[in-house]
Amino acid sequence: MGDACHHHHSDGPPGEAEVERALSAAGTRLTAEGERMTAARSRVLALLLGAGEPVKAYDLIARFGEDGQPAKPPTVYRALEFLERKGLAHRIASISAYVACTSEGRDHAAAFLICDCCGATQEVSSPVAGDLGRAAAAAGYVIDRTTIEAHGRCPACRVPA
Amino acid sequence: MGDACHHHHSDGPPGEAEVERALSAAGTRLTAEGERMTAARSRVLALLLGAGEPVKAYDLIARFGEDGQPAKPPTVYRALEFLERKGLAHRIASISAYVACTSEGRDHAAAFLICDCCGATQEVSSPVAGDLGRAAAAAGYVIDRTTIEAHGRCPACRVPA
DNA sequence: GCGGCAGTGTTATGAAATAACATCACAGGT
DNA sequence: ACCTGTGATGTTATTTCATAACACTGCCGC
Repeated sequence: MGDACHHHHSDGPPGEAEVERALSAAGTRLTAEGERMTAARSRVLALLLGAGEPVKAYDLIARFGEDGQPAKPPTVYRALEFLERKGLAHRIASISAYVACTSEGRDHAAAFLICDCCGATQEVSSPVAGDLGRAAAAAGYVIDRTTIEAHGRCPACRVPA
Repeated sequence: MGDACHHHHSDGPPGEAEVERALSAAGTRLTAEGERMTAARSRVLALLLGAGEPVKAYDLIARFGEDGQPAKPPTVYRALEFLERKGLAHRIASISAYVACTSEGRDHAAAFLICDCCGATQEVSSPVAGDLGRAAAAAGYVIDRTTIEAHGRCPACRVPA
């Protein structure tokens, strides 16, 4: 993704410095929580942060080795599972892809606006407390987690190329 | 699914008569729209209606033949794509499964409450016009379609077995 | 120092979805 | 009736996504 259309986008992927900063912040937080930021986890998170948009699991697998060597699938899937559990990444179910979490708050339940044209994806604060929460309450359901994804076109892709 | 827990549920799957009724209503509507309710489409919809809960694609494939013969994957996937396009079925992305649509209104954009314990799934009217819509508007996105799924426990499964 | 547990490496397989192309059925025009 | 185009299906194969299972490793606390 990222080359799926010819529209102009102002926000490129984050620079390497930003990635490093986010990475070390994550490491600090995890350590404080008694978790270990291992090499595989760090690498996968770095790839997600560097992409700045959803990445397919097998793309992560392919890019895993700094030397070009791919990882074995479980290596990456295990890292993804951990990162997701810790709120550092999210799975976008509707496209089977993964993104780094961009919400500072730990409100765990995220929602996404996904541009089907250029792949740009924006994480927005989850509306769980709103309509969906009310619907769940009315039905007597207790909600553990949500998948909320809206597909469409971002501002840049609304205008013809 | 359906046997994943031991909680009691009042609402079993719909009886055969109900399935037949829904099936013929769907056929009537499709014909009126100039679409064809073919054997494969009808069979897949019948399976979905009969299940009353999300069904995996390969379960549909396995159960496809009345005589026990499985279908070839494209047969079922094509039927599913058609049914979804016509608003007669939905894909639940978070669990890669499919359900018959239970909303009479053709409001296309649905949301789901899914019990992780027993698999019961309830379709509720989509909150697209609400919080998510506002978030999208604020970000300048135009929304085409949404995936809104809440996982948790249904009323029956909240009480210990 | 050793027992347990969390993390990894590795092999293999399972599950979900689609590509590509041949064939068939049917409505519409002439 | 006949052709013809389009939509649907049959069929084979492949791609993509994800996990099972089990051996090994390294660390932390006792």
